[in-house]
Amino acid sequence: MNDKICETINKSALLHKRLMNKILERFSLTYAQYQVLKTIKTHSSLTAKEILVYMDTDKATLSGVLSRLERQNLVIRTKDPEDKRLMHIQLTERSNMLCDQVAQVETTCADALTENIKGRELKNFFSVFERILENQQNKLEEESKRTKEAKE
Amino acid sequence: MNDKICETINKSALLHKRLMNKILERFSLTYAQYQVLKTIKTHSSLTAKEILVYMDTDKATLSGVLSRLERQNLVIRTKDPEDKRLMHIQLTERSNMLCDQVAQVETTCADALTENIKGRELKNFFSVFERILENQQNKLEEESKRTKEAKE
DNA sequence: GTATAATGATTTGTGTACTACCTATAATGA
DNA sequence: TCATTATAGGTAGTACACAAATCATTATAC
Repeated sequence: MNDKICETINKSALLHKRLMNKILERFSLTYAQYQVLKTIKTHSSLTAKEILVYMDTDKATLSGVLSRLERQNLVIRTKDPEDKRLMHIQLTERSNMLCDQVAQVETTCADALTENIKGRELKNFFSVFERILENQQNKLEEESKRTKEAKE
Repeated sequence: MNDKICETINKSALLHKRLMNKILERFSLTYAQYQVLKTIKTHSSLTAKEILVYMDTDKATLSGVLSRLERQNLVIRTKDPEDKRLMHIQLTERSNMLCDQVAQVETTCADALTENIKGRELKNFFSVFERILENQQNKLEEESKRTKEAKE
C-alpha cells in the first residue's frame, strides 16, 4: 500500500509536468521557466537568492533557467549598486503579459484534475497530503544528518 | 486550492526522489537505476521494450540507464539469436543481492511517509489520488490530441 | 525477390536536478 | 588594516526526461 502511494506520487508529478510542458509549448516556455516567471511576477523584483526561498530548487538550476529567460528577453538582470554581488531580476513587458495568459490555462488545468471529486473529499485528501509532506521532510532531514555524520 | 494540490504533488515527488537518491547513494545507485533493476528482478529477464511496458519512461532514457548499469556490471545484455534486434537484459549476482538490500530500506522509507495517518484516512487518500491520476491521464490525452491536430 | 515499411535499440540535442567547485564582493575579527 | 570567513552568483560534470534522428534487423507489399 505504502509502496503504491510512492509510485502514485511519482507518476502524478510526472503526468503534471508532461501536461504543463505540452501546454506551455504553445507559449515557447518550459514548466520550470514559467514557475520562475510566476515567482518573480508575484514579487515585482527579486534576487536569485530570494527566488530560491520561494521555489525549493537549487541555485545552479535556477542560474541556467534565468540565463535562458534572459536570452529570450523574458527577464532583465541588473546589478545592485550597493552590493555588487546581488542581481535584481525583473520581468519584461512581454513576459508579464505571457504570465497572465498562462495563468488562466494553468487554472483550468488544475481544475480538471479534481473533476468528479467532492469538496469534502478533496479537503481530506489535501490534509493527509500535507501530513505526508511533513513526514517526507522529516525523513529527509534525518537521512541528511546521517549522511553528514557518515562523512565525518 | 487546486493549484496548491498541484504544487504539493510536485513537491512531494521531488522530496521522495531526493530521499531515495540520498539513501541509494550508499549503494552507489540512483533511483532510476534501482527502479530498472527492480523491474528486471521481478521478471528474471526482459528486453528493453518489455521494461518500458512496466515503467512509463522512454526508451532513450532507459537505454542510457542500462548502459551505465552495464558499465558497473549490474546488468548483462545479450542479443537474441532469433531476432537480432532484441537485447535480453538480466541481473548479475551482485545486482540481485543489491536489490534485496535496497528493497528493505525502501519499505521502511515508504512506511515512514504514512506515519500518524490512520488506515481509513490513507485508504480514502489513495482512492482520491487514483481518480486524480485518471483525470490527469485524460487531460493529457486530450491535450496531446489538440497538439497533434494543430500540427496538421 | 526486391523495395518499402515497421520495429527494437541507440545516439544526439535540449532542459532540468544536483553536486562540487570557483570568482567576486562583503562582513568580521584579531 | 589585513587576513579570514561568509555570501551571491555562476560554471562544470553527471544523470535523467523527452524529442528527433539514426541504424540494424525483420516484416510486408507489390
